Amino acid sequence: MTTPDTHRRQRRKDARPAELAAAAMALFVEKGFAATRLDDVASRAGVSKGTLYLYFDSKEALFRSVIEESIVPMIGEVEAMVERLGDDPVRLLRALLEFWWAQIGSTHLAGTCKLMLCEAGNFPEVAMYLNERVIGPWHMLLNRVIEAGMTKGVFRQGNPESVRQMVFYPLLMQAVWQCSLPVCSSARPMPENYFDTFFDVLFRGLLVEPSEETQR
Amino acid sequence: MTTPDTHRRQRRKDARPAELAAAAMALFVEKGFAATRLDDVASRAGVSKGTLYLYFDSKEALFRSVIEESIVPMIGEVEAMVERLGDDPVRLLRALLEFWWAQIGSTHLAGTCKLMLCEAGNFPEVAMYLNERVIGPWHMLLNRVIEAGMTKGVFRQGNPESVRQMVFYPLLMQAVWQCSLPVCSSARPMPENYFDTFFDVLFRGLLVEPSEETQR
Amino acid sequence: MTTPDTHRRQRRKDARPAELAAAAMALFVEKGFAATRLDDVASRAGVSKGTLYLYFDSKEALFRSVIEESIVPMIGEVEAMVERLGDDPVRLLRALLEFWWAQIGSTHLAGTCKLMLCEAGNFPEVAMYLNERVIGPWHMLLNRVIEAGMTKGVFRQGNPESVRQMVFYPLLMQAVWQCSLPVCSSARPMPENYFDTFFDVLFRGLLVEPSEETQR
Amino acid sequence: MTTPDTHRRQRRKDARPAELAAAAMALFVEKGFAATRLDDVASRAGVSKGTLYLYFDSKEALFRSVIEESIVPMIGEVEAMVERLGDDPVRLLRALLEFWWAQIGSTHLAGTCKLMLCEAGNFPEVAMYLNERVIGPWHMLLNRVIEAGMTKGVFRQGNPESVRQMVFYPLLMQAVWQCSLPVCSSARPMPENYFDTFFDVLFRGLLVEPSEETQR
DNA sequence: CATGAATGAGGTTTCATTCAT
DNA sequence: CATGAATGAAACCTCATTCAT
Repeated sequence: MTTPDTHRRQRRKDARPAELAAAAMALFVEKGFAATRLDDVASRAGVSKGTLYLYFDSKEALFRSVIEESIVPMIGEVEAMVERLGDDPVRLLRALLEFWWAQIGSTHLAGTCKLMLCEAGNFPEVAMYLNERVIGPWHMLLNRVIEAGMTKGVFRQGNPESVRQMVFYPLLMQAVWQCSLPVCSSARPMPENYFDTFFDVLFRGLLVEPSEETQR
Repeated sequence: MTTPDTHRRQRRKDARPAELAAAAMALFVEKGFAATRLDDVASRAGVSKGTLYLYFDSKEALFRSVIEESIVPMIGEVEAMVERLGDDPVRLLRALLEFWWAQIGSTHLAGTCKLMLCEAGNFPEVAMYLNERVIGPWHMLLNRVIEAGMTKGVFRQGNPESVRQMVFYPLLMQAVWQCSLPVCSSARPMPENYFDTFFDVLFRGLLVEPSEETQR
Repeated sequence: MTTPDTHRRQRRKDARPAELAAAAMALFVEKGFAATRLDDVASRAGVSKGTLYLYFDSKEALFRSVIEESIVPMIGEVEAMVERLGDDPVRLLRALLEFWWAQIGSTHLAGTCKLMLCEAGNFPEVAMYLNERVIGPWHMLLNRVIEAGMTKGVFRQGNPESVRQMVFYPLLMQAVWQCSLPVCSSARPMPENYFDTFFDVLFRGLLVEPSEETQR
Repeated sequence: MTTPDTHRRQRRKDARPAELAAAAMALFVEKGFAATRLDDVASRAGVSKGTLYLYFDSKEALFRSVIEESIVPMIGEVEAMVERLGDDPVRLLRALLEFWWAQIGSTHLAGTCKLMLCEAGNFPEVAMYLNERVIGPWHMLLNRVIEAGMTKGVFRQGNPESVRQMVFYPLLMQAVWQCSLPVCSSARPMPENYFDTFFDVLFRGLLVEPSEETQR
C-alpha cells in the first residue's frame, strides 16, 4: 500500500529536522546566533519560514537542538577515545589528538567549537552543559594521559594544565580559525606534514639536542 | 577664564568617545556585535542612547571604531617586538611570546582577538584590514624567528607554519577563552608555572631525554 | 483547487501594494512626506506597520513608488491628448484643458501635482524625472498649440510662455488648492459656469468689445 | 556711555530674531516645516541651536512667528492697494496685479505663499488666520474691482470667481513655482514681455479680432 | 504538512528640547 | 546672552513568531 513515492516522502519527512538543523548550523557558525535570520535558514534549507516552526519551537530551541545534535556524536567520539586507552602515553596522546582532528577538528563539528567560543556568553546554560558533557570529559581524558605519562617518567614534569593547552589548543584554534575566516588567506588547507612537525616538536622539543646536533 | 569646572567638563567631553568605545567593546566581546543593544552600551557608559550618536554615526561605525582603536596599540606592540630582534632565536622567541601575553593576551586587547574570531564573517573588510595590518605582520615576525632558528640549526627542522601554531595558538586560545567563559570554570587565572612548563616542553620536548632519565 | 477564499486572498495580496500606495498618497498629499508617519499610513490602510515593509523597502521607496504609479497614467493622459491634435487651435486648446481638468486636475492625480510642488526641493531627482517625463511633454504640447495658433494668425502674437501660464496655471492652481485646503472655504466645488467664463474671457478678452457694447 | 561697540551689539541683538526667522523661512520654504531641522536653521543663521530657544519657544512657535512676520507686510501691501482704488477698472486691475507681483510675488514673500499651500494641512489655524487676514481681503479686493468692471459694462459678464482665478493664479503659481524648483529649468527669470502679453491677452482675448486681422 | 502574508515587540536612529557652563 | 553636550520621546525599520489557507 505504501508506494515508493510514499517511501521517499517518508524519508524526506524524517530527514527534515536534520536538514533544517544543518542549514541553521552553517549559518550560526558563519554569522553567529543573533545575526542569523530564520529567513535565511529557511531559504538555505529550501523550505518556507513557517516550516521551521513545525519542527522547532523557537529560534533558541533550534540553536539548542543544533548544539544538542552536535554533542551526541562528540560524546561518542570522546568515549570512543576512552576505549583506546592503552599503556603507552606517547602513542596514546598522539592517537587521541589525531583522532580528535579527524573526527571533530576537521569536520563540520568544528563549527560547534566556534559556536561554543562565540556564544557561550549568551547561552551560559548551554555552555555549562557542553562543558559538563563534552569539554570536561575530554579535558579529563587528556589530563589522565598526560599525568600518567608524567607519573611513569615518560613525560617531562610540569603543570599538566599547561601541557594540555600546548597539545590541544593549536588543533582547536586551527579548527575554529577555519570556520571564521574562509575568506582570509589563512584558510589554506592543513599542510601535509603538519602533524609530523607537530608531534616531532611536541615530543622531542623545538631545540635540537646535542646528540642530534653531532649527527648532522 | 577656564574654571576648574570647565576643565572637568572639557576632560569629560574629550574622554567620552573612549568611554563609550570601552563600554561597547566590553559588550561586543561578551555578547557579540548583533546581540549587543545600544541601550546596554549607553547605560553601561552611563549616558543616554542618543549620546552615542553624538560620537558615532551608527552601531557599525561604533564597532569599526572600537576595532580601529584596538589596532593602533596592537600595531605598536608588534612593532615594538620587531625592535627586540636579537640573535638568539631561543631567547627571542620566548621574549616575543611573553611580551605578546603581557601586552595583548592578558589585557583587554584579548577581546579584540575574540571579536576578530567571532565577527570576521560579518565584517569581512574589517577582518581583511586587521589581517593585513596586525595578524600578517605578527605571523611574519614569528616566522622569521622560527626560520632563522632552523637555518642556524638551533631549531629542529619542520614545517614553520606548524611550529608557529604550536608556539602561538595555545596563548591565543587561552586569551580568547578567558574572554568567552568568565562564567565557566576555565576562567581561573593563569597558573604560576604556566610559562615555565610551556617553554620547557616547547624547547626540550614532552619526552624525557635518556640523559635526563638517568638523573632521576 | 482554488476555493473562492483562495481567490479572495489572492486578490487581496495583489491589491495590497496599490492599497498601501493609495493610503500613503492620501497622507503625503495631506501632510507632506516628512510629516507623514508610517504608522498612520499603515493604520489608514488597515494593516500593521511591518506590512508596509513587505511591499516597500523604505519610506522613501514608498514615496517614489507612489509618484511612479501616478506618472504612468499621467503620461498616458498626455499622450492621449497628443492624439487629439487637430487643426483648429481654438477647439484644440479648449479640448486639451478640459481634458486635463477631467482626467487630472479634478481627480486624485491632482495630489501628485501638489506633491511635486511641495516636495520637489527634497527629492530633486524625482522632480527632474517628473519634469522630463510629464511636465515637459505637457508644456511642449501646449506650446505647440499656442504657437500654431499664432503662426496661423488665429491667436494674438505674444510671448508663448506667458500665454501658456495664462491658460494652464489657473487650472493647476485650482487643482493644487483643493488638495491643500479642503478645510478652507475655497474648497467649494467648481462653479458650473467656470469654464464658460474661463474660455470666454480667454479667447475674447476681459474687455467688452465696442461692437458688443452697443448691443447692451 | 554707550560706545559704538555697544550700539553695534545692540543693533545685532535687536536684529537677531529677524535673522533667525529669515534663516528659518528660507529652509521652511525649501524643505517644508517637518523636514527642516533646527540644527540647520541655527547653522544657517550662524548661531548655536540653543540660541534659537532664547528667542522662540519651540519649532512651531518659530514657524508661526515666521508666518506672522510675513503677514504684517502682506496686510500692509493689500491695504496699500486699497488706497489706490480709482475709477478705471482696467488700469486698477493692472495696477493691483503688477503691484502684487512687485511687492509679493517676486519677493521673498512668495515663500509664504508656498508655505501656505504646503503646510495648510498641518497648521489649519494658521491657514484660517492667513485666510482671514490676507487671502480673504485680497480676494475681496480683486472681486470688487472685477465686479465693478462688470457693473460698469467695461468687463465682460461672467463668473467673477472664475475671472479672479484667471487674473491672479498665473501670477501666484509662477511665484510658488519659483520657490519650489530653483533646481529645475523652469526657474528661469520672468521674460521681459511677460506682463505685456499677459494683459494684452487678458483684456483683449487670445483671439485676433476681425478688425485687427484686416490690419495685418 | 507546508506556506508565506501578516503581525508587533523591540531594535536602531533622529531631532526638538533642555540646561550646566 | 550664548553655547553645545546631553536627553528621551518618537520616528523608522527588522525579524521572530503566528495563523489562515
